[in-house]
Amino acid sequence: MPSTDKSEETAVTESEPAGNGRRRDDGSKDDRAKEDRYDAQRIEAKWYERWKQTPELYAAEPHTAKKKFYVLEMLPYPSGALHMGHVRNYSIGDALARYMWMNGFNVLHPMGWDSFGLPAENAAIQNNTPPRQWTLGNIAKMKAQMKRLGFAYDWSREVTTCLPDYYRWNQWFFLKLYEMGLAYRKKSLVNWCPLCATVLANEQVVNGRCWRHEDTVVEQRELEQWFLRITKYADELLRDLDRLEGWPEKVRTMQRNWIGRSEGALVDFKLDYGEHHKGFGPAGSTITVFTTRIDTIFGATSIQLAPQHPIVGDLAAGNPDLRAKVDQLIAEQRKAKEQGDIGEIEKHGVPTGRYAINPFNGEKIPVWVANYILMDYGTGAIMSVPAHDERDYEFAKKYNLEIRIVILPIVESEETMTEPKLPFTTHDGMTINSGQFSGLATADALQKMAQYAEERGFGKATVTYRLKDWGISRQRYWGTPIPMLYCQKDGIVPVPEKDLPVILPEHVEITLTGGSPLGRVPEFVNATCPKCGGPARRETDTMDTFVDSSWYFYRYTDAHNDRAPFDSKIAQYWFGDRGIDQYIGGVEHAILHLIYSRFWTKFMRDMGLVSNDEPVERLFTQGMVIKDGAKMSKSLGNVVSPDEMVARYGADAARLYSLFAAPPDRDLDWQDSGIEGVQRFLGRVFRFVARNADKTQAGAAALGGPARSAPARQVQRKLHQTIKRVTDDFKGRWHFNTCVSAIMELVNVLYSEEEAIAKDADSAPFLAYVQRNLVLLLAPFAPYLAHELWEMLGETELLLKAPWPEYDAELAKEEELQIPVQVNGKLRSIIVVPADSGEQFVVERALADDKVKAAISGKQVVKKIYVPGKLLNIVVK
RNA sequence: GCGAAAGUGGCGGAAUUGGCAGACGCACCAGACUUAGGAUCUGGCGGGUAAAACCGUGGGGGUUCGAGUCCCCCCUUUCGCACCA
Repeated sequence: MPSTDKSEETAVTESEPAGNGRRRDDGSKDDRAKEDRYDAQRIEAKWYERWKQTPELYAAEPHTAKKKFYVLEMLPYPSGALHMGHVRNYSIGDALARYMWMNGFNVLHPMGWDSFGLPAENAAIQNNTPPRQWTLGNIAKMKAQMKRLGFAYDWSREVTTCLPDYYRWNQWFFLKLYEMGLAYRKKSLVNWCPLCATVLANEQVVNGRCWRHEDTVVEQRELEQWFLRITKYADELLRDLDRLEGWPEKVRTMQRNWIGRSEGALVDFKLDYGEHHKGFGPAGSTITVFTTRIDTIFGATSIQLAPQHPIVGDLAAGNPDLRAKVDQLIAEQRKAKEQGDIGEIEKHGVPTGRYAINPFNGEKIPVWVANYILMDYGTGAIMSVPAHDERDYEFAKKYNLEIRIVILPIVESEETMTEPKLPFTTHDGMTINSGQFSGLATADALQKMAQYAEERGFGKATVTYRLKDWGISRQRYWGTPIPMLYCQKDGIVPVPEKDLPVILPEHVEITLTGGSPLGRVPEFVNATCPKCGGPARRETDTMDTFVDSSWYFYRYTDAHNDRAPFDSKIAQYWFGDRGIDQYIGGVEHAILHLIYSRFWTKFMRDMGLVSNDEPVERLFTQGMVIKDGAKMSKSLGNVVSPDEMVARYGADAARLYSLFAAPPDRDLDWQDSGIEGVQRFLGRVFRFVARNADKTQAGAAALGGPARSAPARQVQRKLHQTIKRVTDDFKGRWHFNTCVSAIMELVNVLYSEEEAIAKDADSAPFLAYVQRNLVLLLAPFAPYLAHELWEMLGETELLLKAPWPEYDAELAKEEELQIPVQVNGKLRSIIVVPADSGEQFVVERALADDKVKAAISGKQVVKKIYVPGKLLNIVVK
């Protein structure tokens, strides 16, 4: 995923696990202490080696009778090193994958590299390293980090987007898009980031700034570019958001806003050139306005045009004074956009001196040009209705334009009718002064007036979107070459499918000036037209890297297919009807990646490649990892390196802490002392099992309890309560921080009852049972330690496939209850009663309690409220 | 300006449905074990008090036997949207 993280990536330090020979820093001479010491480095080195030997452990099975589960974390951009955000993201996904494995699912849990992109080119310029080399080197480093962290990925399906076996399918898709009329080339004003030295998609511009360079204002340039017709799916993209119940509401809202659907009408106003213009100019020219309030058209008292509107150009052609004023308006608008506060622009406008005719009443109204009208929304022209629109009202007040009321609040009778406070913008009013349309309710008027305009041929109901087509041309080197040719004779010619891939040449000089680097590679540029055999010029722009990530998760299902991007049947198995079961990543992709991916899936469905309408059924957006209240960044010096954490505390501790420190959907404030606590906890678990493993026999474990003594029963209760808490969280709200707390509590109880249980005659099978379950509970969160302990317990079954413990409500039930007793809502005492006590008994015991007696003495008991098993409240007066 | 989420000890955070506020962890304090401890184990730890009472979940009202949780008003923070006609 292209990182939206603006902080610079830290340099890598390779973190191969330290082996057994690692020097102990405690210098202990005590052999016994050595045995009991939780040595994360030793344990993790051992399992790291074993897992390296058995990569098939995490391989998804092909089509089986098992239920499938596709869990996916957003793939990283190979910047050089993982950061804590990655660790958190992948720890969540890995815990879920392991949990699902243990629940008997056929789990697909893949990983790959979103490896095209600008940083590789910047690195090339700075260090004179070819992008390919830099990128592949980074991938190797980060892959090693992931393995060291113990994430259970099916590496046999690894996808690397910068390699030809992947990007050839980008090109193949592009040809399909072109065939289907979904890819087209057009000249238009586009966003240009001077630092990236390339065009950006609208989605990559934030408040007029580049998404990667937030200090850099994006320029507008007129360029010919390739676009993907995402707008064809605007309505479906919007509609299907309602179905995505497994997505955070926040993300759905952001996408709704981005698509920006708006129902309204187009209305043609004929320009009136006046008597003396007869026979001159573009007589009969019309201005088409877009309005969502056609019901207010009788209140229109001017037309406002965007300063870039073509008619403004015509009108200003012979009018230097107007031209100058319009240029001023353009400058003001641009400045506001660059400052990101177009919303607060000081409204200015100039009259053109011309008039337009309102087709509803034949009225002549003045045509103005105004700086608050945007050329890229609607038609770039509006009818101004000051009485019923805030902006128009403000503008009319400023320039003394007529304000005419045509909407009134709906009232019971004419006597109660009052003048509305202006601007009166309700959608729930009634028309007046609107000719034959007077007296209609707003909704009715909207519909009837649009219909009228359509019948008379000067307008129609329409829908407008803010969403624009996706500009994918990039004037950069490190991306997928767009497989198109330009022939003098045949024009635009697609590269034939059989000639794919168009290979990205390797030894290319990269600069940030002078246009697309590929344009300077004659061997690349010069080609032959497949139609006429004559000379042709190759397209030298590359594709936006968001193309790569729009469909990569389908490739995982069939990663080595060399005849198609993937096999439809295989993809259908993993995607089902509703897509990836669980997708996990940062909220920064709420619009970019996640809207492009949805578009791509719909396009692939329409070409018959997939049958699902949506790529992702459930989406989880995790919070950021921050430190000292601020986002980690090099400049603040608060970056925590995963390598350092792994070296100091171990991968299990780093992972467990990233789950424990906060609920996963909230920001996590990293504290080094916090990870120490988690490491201590892992040590407590280790030592408990180290002391008790040999007292138990493997095999006895499977028999389970039964717990006979009181201490054993208490541990058993706690165990089952813990199973419930952890299982419920996986199924529901994903508060893994409380799962970890629950397991910590269980271990605390084990410690306090350990001695007492040791005295039981049948302690061995019971301890085996408890420890086995403890390890199973820990397995999704701290896999290294869990595997080590599993082995210490003599288990031979694969831990990953061992069944998840089952909760037994009977065993979890408390034998005694502590009932808080309140007097008038204030806690006065806590009484202990047998679990099966009835109300009468509880009340009796409460009234016999000294503290309760003291609190009610001399008062009269009015009422007793008993919440069974929970609480007793005695009301006195 | 509009919309959403959040505000709880010194800190990270619990309290899933209106029912013991502060689970779990960190930090801190004390004790044990020790030549030693940055290891480990045990205990304490919201404020207040000798102990109680009492006060405490951003502030102010309300509903209720009972409110962190529900309702009304306000404040702060974060995020999203913002002349989109």
